[in-house]
Amino acid sequence: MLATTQPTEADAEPMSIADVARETGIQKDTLRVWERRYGFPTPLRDATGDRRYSLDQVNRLRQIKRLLDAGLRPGAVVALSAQGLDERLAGLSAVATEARQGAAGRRRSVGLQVDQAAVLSPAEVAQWLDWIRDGSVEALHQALGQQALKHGLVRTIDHVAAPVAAAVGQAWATGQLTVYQEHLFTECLQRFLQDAVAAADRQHPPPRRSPRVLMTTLPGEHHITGLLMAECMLALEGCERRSLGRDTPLSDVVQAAEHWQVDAVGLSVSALPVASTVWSGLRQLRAGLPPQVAIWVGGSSPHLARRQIPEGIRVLPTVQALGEHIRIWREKALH
Amino acid sequence: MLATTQPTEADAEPMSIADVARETGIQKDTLRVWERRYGFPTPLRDATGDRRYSLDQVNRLRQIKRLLDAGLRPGAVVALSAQGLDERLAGLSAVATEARQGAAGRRRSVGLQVDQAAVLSPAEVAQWLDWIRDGSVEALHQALGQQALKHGLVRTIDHVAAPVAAAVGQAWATGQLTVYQEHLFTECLQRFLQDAVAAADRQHPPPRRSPRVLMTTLPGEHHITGLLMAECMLALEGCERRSLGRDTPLSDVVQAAEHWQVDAVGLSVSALPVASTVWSGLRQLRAGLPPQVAIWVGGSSPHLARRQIPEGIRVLPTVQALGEHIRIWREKALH
DNA sequence: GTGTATTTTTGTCCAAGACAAACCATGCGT
DNA sequence: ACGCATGGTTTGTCTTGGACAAAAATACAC
Repeated sequence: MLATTQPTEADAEPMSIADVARETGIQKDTLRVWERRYGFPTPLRDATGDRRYSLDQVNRLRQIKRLLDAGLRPGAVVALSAQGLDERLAGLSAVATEARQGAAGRRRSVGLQVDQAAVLSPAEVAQWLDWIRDGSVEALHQALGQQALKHGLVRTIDHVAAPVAAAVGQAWATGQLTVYQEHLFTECLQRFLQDAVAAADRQHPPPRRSPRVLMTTLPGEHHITGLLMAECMLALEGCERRSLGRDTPLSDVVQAAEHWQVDAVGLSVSALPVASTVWSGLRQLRAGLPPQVAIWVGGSSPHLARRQIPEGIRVLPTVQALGEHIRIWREKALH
Repeated sequence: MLATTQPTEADAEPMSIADVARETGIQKDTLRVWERRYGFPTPLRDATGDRRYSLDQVNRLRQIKRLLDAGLRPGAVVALSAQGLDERLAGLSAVATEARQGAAGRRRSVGLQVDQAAVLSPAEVAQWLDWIRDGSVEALHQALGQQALKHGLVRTIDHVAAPVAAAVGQAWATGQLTVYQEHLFTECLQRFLQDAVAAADRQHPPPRRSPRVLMTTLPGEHHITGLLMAECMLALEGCERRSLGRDTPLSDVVQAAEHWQVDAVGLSVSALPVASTVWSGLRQLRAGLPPQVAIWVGGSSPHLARRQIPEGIRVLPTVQALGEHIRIWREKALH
């Protein structure tokens, strides 16, 4: 037997509820209440009576999370069998493909992913996924660079990087990609975006133009790729900006906004956080900031597309939209 | 009244237990049990009976967390009054200063921070903190570059970047720095490190030398600065490496390690995760990986310095130590 | 069709108890 | 004086079953 195929103990060892919560993004309380209400998951118990989740169940929970993020309801998917889940996930891909071909605009949108995926052909997506599967970091980096040269950075981000990222998430949830392949892609994309920001900054040397924007995420956020995409746009527009990185406490965002006298706070929200976290965070931030400071929100979170948006918060689903909004803001600022 | 001093609602609005858990890194269950056992915190209750924590209490919890990370025990600090906490935190600084002046090696070390802080003078530290307070990103970046030119990258990381980062954490806990100033420094340092890696890579073009290292963190980890520091060392040594970024599930680390046939897995552990998370994660990883794959751990976590280290795990407190260990590894690999 | 009221769904919080792992101190043998 | 086993204490995490508010879906009136 080759060393590469040697089985590992970690695969067999069942996880604690805390591990599962961390890996799936589903809270401990929710895992327990699902078990009570829907009869799933069905963890084993260890010697002390604590829940032990098999790797199989964790993978099913990941699929469930993916379906919930796409807008389905727990009562309809949590109790589903393994093949039932597969069918729903396949249906999800079909919906996305359909939307890509022009049939968008249905009552309940699947979220921002649809907008972002509106250009790349399935064959092109498959090509990107192949590179990721092979771990061809060089090919990925080169392809991104070529796209940017050919169609410009903004189009590359909105019509290539974002939909590929969404497809990668999709492929990961359906088991077509491993997490380490997804991580590899994320690393590669982030490096590309950082280079792009640096290049844009060289073309717009200080002093920079308004608006002055504070870039960050809500507390608890893990992903930062969306923020980097937005930063590219700001860099291209020559905006003055300060980045606090990911996961900043709200009270400190407010403090920083006042200290630096910014015109707007830019936030990126990924698909992981639950709805209540997102909306309570945004509401708290709006209450804390002076009214003249705008709040601009983007990111792949399905919650941003679903509900009515509170007063004083601007959702910008694409980098393109951010660019246009900056131009509108500058028009207004002149008067 | 000036706009900058206008009071904000967010400061007054009390937080839910989930918010506090997120902001302090203390789990919900732990917050409740502290209240039961030590009589602190003492949150108010809203109309529905849910806990509501004031900003004041959250700040005190942050200080408590800092003291716990430094090795003190909950029974001794959780019930402490506001001034009691301040005294202990001041004592913490004193211990660090003392250690810096040569009186290290006491029975219960305060952790790796002491080693890292063993060079910079208090005046120098103050200089760095001033730059951070003023938000002088340019000054910080320039100073880091000059240090690297003068003393080399390795010395700069171990004797400047790491102790300054520790001092920043300290200053944040005692209220001398706001979180947004800390974030600003982190962003700045990370950009410096990324540039350094890129520069080192240009000097060691592929094909790269052994050992081949897989770089990542434990699941749940938020901070990545330590990983970047280690990556600088590997880049300087011309090692072949793959980075999975932060927060990778263990089963995927194992898969990736086998897929890429790495010689070692490099991990960085920050001060935030609790002891049980760290050790169970490391043990699980050791069980999952083939025995010939080494595990190298670094980072600012106090847990790494405290206990006996399990078999098959190598703790490397400094970047310097990592470099030496790589040389030893190469010696061995020849035979 | 369109807007409003009612019902169902769903996530989060609570209380009090239990327990294993980590930590501390004491005592013993060298 | 030092190393090491032993017993008591501290501490974080998990347990159960119940409760409730916010959101979503449905029914209903216009």
